[in-house]
Amino acid sequence: MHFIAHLDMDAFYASVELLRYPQLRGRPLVIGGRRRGTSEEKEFPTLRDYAGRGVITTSTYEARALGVFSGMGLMKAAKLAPDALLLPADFDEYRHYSRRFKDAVRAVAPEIEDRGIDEIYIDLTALVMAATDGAALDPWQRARDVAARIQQAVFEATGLSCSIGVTPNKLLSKIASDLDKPAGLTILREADVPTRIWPLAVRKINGIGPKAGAKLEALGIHRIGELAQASPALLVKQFGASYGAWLTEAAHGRDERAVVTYRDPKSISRETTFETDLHPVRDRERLSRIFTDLCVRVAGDLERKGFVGRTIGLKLRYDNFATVTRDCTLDEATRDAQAIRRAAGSCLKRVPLDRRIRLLGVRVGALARPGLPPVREPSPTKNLFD
DNA sequence: TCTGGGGTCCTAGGACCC
DNA sequence: TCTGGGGTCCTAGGACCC
Repeated sequence: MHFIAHLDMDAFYASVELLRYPQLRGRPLVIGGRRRGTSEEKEFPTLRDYAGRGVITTSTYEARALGVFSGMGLMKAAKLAPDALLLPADFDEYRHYSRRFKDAVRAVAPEIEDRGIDEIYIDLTALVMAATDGAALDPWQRARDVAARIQQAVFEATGLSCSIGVTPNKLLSKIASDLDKPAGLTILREADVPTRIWPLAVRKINGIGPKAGAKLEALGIHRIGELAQASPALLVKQFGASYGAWLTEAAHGRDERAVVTYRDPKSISRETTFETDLHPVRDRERLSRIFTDLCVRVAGDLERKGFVGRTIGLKLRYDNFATVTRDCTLDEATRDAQAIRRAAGSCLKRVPLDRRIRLLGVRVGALARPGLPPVREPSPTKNLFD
């Protein structure tokens, strides 16, 4: 029996900003964009002042009530909620609070898996078992107590609220933490899957995105319960052996993945979207400067994190949003900005440059720690008799 | 005036080797 | 000369997530 928690900070970026500007509490607030809008003189610009190509990274619950959500273009959001306040993202500050809340959790429960800046999985099994040992206490009640203590610790360390789901696995906990936001604490046992999980939309499952969601919809499968009852053979036929079989498992709330407390990065990248699309010939100089700058920044990231990499990749997005990538593998791993620039430059020669460019990115993969052999997973050996 | 930036994982095909 | 299965490595694209 496992007790796995998923902890999700409530409207994280926006909540951090509200610590700084408490006078804005209760007003619709959106985080996103790179720079201030056109009216610099205003202390707090509104969405209607914005001009650019940014997207919403977070919005407060008051803003969500107006129909603006993460990922939405700011220009579109401005039409729905022109009076919502817009603050630019301050990632240094968010990282600071991220460290604080994770440290606070770690002090209570050390088995943490990082899932980005504002969420984590926590394996509570050992804690719950130790606490239950000898006592006639319901282990799920113990799990609830531990989770409540974690919420309290996070609040004391940061002044921020979070929502937690505790269930037998990561898949269910991820869904559970979202069931009672903000400041929710949801406990789900296997037996609760039909009543609590099956009524939900299939998109609530982490791993079913826009494409798979639309395809399921077209098959008449809207709810997780319908997915659970769907013919596994049909799903395999429609989605392939691997993903199709996983869909059935997920719908039944089955998931065996362990909480992984550390993982080496696989790639490090930098990319930038230009304020206006650039012409490959007429803006050659500017493009070249931006290109070199990206390489320098990736090299800096590699240095700081202590990696070198053998595969250098280039990413380009055209004005029509079509995206291409090219990469090449060097004989020797590097973290040298000039070597990266040279390799990425050779990739650039293999890409058509017949339209304006919206985005340029540079990536380094096949990472290794200098002096050590590359971190390479043993590739899965297919064995029919497994 | 649609659509950021940082990632992971999977698939599929071709080159090349035994 | 033709026919085989693996296996690894590399590249490109795409789905998905925070």
